[in-house]
Amino acid sequence: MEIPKAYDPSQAEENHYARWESSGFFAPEINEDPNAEPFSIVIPPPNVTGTLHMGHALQHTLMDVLTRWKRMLGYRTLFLVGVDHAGISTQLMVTRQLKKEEHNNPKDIGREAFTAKVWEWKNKYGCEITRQIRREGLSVDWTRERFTMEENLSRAVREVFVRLYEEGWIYRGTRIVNWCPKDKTVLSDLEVKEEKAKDGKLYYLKYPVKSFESRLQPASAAAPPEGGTQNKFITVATTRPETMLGDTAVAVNPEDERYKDLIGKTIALPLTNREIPIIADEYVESEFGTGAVKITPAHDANDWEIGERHDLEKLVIMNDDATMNSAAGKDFEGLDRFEARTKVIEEFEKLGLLEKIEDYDVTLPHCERCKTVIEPLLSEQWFVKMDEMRDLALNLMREEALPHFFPEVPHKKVYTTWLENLRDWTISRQLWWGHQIPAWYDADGNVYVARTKEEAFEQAGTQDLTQDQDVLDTWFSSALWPFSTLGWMSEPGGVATGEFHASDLETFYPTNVLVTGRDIIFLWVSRMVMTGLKFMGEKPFDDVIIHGTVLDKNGQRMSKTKNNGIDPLDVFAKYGVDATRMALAGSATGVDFAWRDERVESFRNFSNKIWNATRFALMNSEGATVQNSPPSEGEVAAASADGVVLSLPDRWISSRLNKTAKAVNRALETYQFHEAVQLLYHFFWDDFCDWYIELKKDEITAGDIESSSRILTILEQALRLLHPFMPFLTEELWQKLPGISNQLHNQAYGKAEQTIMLTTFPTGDDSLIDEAAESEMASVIELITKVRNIRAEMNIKSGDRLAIHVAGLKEIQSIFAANEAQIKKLARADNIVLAEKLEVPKASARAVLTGNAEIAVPLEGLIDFEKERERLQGQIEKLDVELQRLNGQLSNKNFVDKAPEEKVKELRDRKAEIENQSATLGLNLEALN
RNA sequence: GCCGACUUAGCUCAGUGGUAGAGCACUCGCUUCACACGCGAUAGGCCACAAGUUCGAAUCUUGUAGUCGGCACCA
Repeated sequence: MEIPKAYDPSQAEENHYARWESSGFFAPEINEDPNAEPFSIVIPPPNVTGTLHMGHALQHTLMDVLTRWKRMLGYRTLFLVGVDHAGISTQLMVTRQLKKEEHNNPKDIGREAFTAKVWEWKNKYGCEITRQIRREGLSVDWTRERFTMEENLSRAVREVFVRLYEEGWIYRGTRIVNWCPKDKTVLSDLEVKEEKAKDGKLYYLKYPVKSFESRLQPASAAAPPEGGTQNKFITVATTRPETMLGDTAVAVNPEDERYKDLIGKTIALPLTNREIPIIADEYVESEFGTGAVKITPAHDANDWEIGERHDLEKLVIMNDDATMNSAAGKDFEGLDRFEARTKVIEEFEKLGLLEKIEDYDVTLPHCERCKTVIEPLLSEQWFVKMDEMRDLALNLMREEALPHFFPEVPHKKVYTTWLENLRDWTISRQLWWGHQIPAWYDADGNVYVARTKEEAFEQAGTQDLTQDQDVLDTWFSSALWPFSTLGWMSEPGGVATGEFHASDLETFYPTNVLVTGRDIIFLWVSRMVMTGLKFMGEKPFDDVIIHGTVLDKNGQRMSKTKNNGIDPLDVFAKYGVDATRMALAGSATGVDFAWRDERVESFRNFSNKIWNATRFALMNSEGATVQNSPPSEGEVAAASADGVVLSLPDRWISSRLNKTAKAVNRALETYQFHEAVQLLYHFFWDDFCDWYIELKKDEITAGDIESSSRILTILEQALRLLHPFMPFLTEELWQKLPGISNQLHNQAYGKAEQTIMLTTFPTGDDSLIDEAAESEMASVIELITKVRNIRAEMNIKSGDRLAIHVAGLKEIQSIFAANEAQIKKLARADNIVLAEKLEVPKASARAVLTGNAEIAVPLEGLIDFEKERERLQGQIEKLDVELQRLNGQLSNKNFVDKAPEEKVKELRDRKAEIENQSATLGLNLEALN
């Protein structure tokens, strides 16, 4: 078999995915065991407009590792895939395209034609992200692919809306909301980001108090008014002067002595013809600013509340694009809010009513998507009342402490605290792309909320109804994802992305684990929990893995503005998908980490290492086959009865493999992906390649079929262990192994499919863990390493063969005797002399081994005595440092008295060992003089 | 302002009461018949700082400093 010297990931990546998918390996039905336990994960649906980024790549890898692992363990596994309709971004994208290609606006073509355009766009371009998901190798079930806007999921959305409305958990109300003037829609609190304004200012405006108005002459107002009371004016401070056009009061604290006499008086509001009252409200803090606050109830949340308390007029002075409307007055109508600000200031200046302007640190709400400054605006919207919803989630948290967050700190607390302070959720959006709100209005403005138009007609007793023009927040439909995708409210047939299976909901809900990013805990996780509890009566998942953020190499968050993003597809192309997956899974769960190409590169090298180890095994595999494994205890017994005695390396590697398998399973059970990656890397590279293959090399190249078969058997199991992390490489290599037969396959899978992904995942067999073999191998490794050290330090040419003299107890001698050939090969020696005492020439390099053994390598003519002295001296010094520490600890009476006996004994043994080694080295050193 | 996390080898990060670890980089050697995306051998850290608990602290507690994040913000 011709196998290239270097691994080419792109080949393997092309070879297998299509076959896996078309063979139905990803679908739960592949598991025909009627008793198989289900395991399910739903993908956090990426935006239909989105493209893959590192965050996706990370979370997708973790989910796929879990899924493939569970599938190999025999679970009936569903990894459900799909995308969401991403209301605003999709609408904006299609609008842009419409303008560019057809020079048309959505308004001009109308709602129906526009949504048709969006569907067209979705069908054409919306599969970009799904193509990328295939590229990642995700074992998601494409036959069940979902889309939030498809009919079945939309039916679920309507059902939830109607039921919540009927129970009074959804209401329509007029509130101050977050208005994005660019996107022209309302946003929920979570879609708004507070950010520092670049040059925030605090403007001090003087408002003339009505009683003194007659004395004021606008033209002469530049001169300070003389005499009279000091309260001719009341000065208010504001960061948004333009809103003064909508002021309907000025408020002061009732206890504020400065203003007490003004309460109840009125103000002639400059630039308007309006007269507004001065009111007293506890909300005002006398210490801040001037202690007097302008009140704009239609443009500020706090002001709105004051307005409610004092029954103030709520004057909306802006249009939906944040230009001033007619209520702002003729001079301002049509101006943008920031132009209006400038003009207001100019006018105040002219009137002599601008007291001062101060620099001021102000944080402003920005639209998370388009970065526009949010305008708080009085508006009628639909809301979900959160108090009872929230209690569902909080009770679950208290009673069962679910969901379990991984890592638990800090997410459990953050999540709970957020729930406790939750405010109502604005769910209507002024868009056309999304689930249109199932509410209809009659001519009188009465509302009829219904599942269908027909139901609404029936309720209203008339067909003269208009449906609410708004759609629902995309997160409203995402909140239902874990059950809407599994078929809640679904009906067979109809327009759907994937197939509907009547039993899925029962089988796969609740899902087992959710993997997602921190930023989405509130937006999505909490809402899934609430709706899941409300509508399914059960939590949507037990565990939530919150993965870390992938930062750039300088530890900065990746962002479009900084243009420091790393495209996973580039990384795939350069290093391979599997290497990328390893690098991602190899980061600690939940911890942010700076992306370094060097790290992926090391896993690319790892791929190549495994490739070549397999290549070597195959190059010498004439007649050898993978044996059915792991062998049963009966087979082991039979083998020993046959007089087949496994060699030390064979016993050792088997022990290492089974220990590793156990540890990998343990790590995955607690979502310690990086731990598993570490274990696999170490096993393959250090144990399997550096030691096992090297120790077996002679046997294999000599054509020992037994030996080759053993290597192949170990390799086959190790590949399975690695498969969830590196699916392409492992499949590619596994396919090449000789003797892969049906009996290797997982018993759960009735079909004898030729794929590693349906083989049994090794869980580790205790009976094959062999501590004696591990300790014997440790001695062999120590011996070889010490000799190699001597070679390196003494600059022995690699071609020069040495003799090794070993002195030690019978036990250790017999270990070395049994493995003489291998030791000779790896230490490059042509002779090993075993004895109880060393009898060697003075010109020898010396070293000590654990367990009272020592070695000497005669180097007549090659030894540099000075160097050897330094070498020994260095080793003695190292031992002495440790000895000192041990002595210190053991001479501490408190330690000896209070520490556990075991611990004390351990240190005493260690001390004896070190003293011994140090003494031996000391004698060696003296002998050199 | 409130809450939280982090600070360990040059870099990126594991570890979490009992001898400090990995990968990469560095140094030295190697055309050793799977792999130079390699092999072999080294070197490198008072685990941010200070105090406390303990026989024993990188690990627990408290404080300080720096970095980052979340939440809330008074016009």
